[in-house]
Amino acid sequence: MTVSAKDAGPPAGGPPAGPGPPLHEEVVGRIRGMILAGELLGGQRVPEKRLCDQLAISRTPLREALKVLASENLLVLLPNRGARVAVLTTGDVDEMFPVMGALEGLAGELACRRISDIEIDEVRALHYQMAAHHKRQELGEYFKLNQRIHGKIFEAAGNETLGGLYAVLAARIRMARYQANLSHQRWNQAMAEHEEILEALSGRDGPRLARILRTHLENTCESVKG
Amino acid sequence: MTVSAKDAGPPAGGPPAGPGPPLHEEVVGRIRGMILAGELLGGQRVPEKRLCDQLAISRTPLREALKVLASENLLVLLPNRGARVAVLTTGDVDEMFPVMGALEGLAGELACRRISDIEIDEVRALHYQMAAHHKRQELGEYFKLNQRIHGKIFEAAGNETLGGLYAVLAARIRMARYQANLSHQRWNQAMAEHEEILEALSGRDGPRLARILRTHLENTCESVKG
DNA sequence: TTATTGTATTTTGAATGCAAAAAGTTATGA
DNA sequence: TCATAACTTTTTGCATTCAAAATACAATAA
Repeated sequence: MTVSAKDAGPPAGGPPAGPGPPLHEEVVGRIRGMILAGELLGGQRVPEKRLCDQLAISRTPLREALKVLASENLLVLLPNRGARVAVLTTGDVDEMFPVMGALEGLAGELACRRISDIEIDEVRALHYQMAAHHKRQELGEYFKLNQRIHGKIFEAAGNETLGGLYAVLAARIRMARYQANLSHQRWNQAMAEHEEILEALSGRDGPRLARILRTHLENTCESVKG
Repeated sequence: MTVSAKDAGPPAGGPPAGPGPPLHEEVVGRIRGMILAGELLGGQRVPEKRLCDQLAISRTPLREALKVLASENLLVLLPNRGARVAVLTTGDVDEMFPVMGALEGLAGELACRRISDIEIDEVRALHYQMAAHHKRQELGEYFKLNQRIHGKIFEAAGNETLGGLYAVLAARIRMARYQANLSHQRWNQAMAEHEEILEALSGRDGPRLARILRTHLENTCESVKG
């Protein structure tokens, strides 16, 4: 460690910033972010020292974070030989999508029951933003909006247990992005499916939404594996 | 525990038993077991020192384990004021069951597709054992067999991702047992439902099994909340 | 050269130490 | 009596230390 946040010179610039959230929690978020951003790639070793230096923390909170990330299947801990970023096999992907389908199906049904008009409008707004990015072929922005829309559906479902499992699985699925890439054709198809998602949600048609979400996922799965 | 395995006197009886699995992992299992066995009850504080003494380990691996258990929602970590065993509200239970329903529904469908005749026989054997315990009103044994049957279905589904999420959620649901108890009437009904589960599985009728599992769960949910 | 053995370095697993925060206790004053 | 304040003890968060395991490297022999 060179300099930690708290002993960063005399109280001049920013506020002292008392350690609000526990350090290990923040670290879990940081590392998860690095993995999802592709800064840490599948199979890569993650030496503790390097991360400690990088994050300017000691090994204790880092190791706590690694254990949590391993329990989320984003890392694999090999006894006495450190942590590696998890690698997704085709088999893993094949497994994950049906499960995500079940979660999204339920989320869709619940969301259709509980979603407010305002929330529908919010989804609609996100949808059109996403469509714009699709038109301009801005893949990164498209992905972000896509995530936010699916997140909104789970939010509208109003089930934290469901949301928690979704978050964990979604993160794991997102890792696959760096091991596969999206074809133009599939992208157009996905966008079309999203039109239907919006329609079903607007009409509060739970069964239809559940069905579309499942189909959407199956197609995504195929394209990821392709 | 009074004495840990490794400092159990001079090397006389068993082998030294080098620390095969990482300590924190073992500790996660031990504490999870304590919670599910009702040795640690919802809301109860879990001082680190007490557990360290009890498990004969230092705080480092214990704290790593606590972080993992918190990520499974079995514990709640309050910054600077330690860990508490999670308390399930009625709302939590209401949330968990639909999610479990989605997972079991999928597991049922997949299991019907992939289960072998041998595995069906194994489930059948467990079923009749369970029925015997039900007849003798042996609740504890009944519960164990019940768990094993549901576990078998997920095993037969052959989807580790699904199995992992199930394990986490099932543990959380099992906690509710200590905050509610089973009526005779509900118990008889549950046993009847299990007859149907076995039938559907034997006939490899996926949709029917999924439906029964969901109903079974809804009823369990009501009884837990009642 | 290639394989192998022995040694030094790095990295991990777990325990300990230390400072800050919380909880508990006693003392004081209304 | 009750409330508050000062102080003590306990508990937690994080850094550091130490030993064991793994890795990297060098020397030697085939």
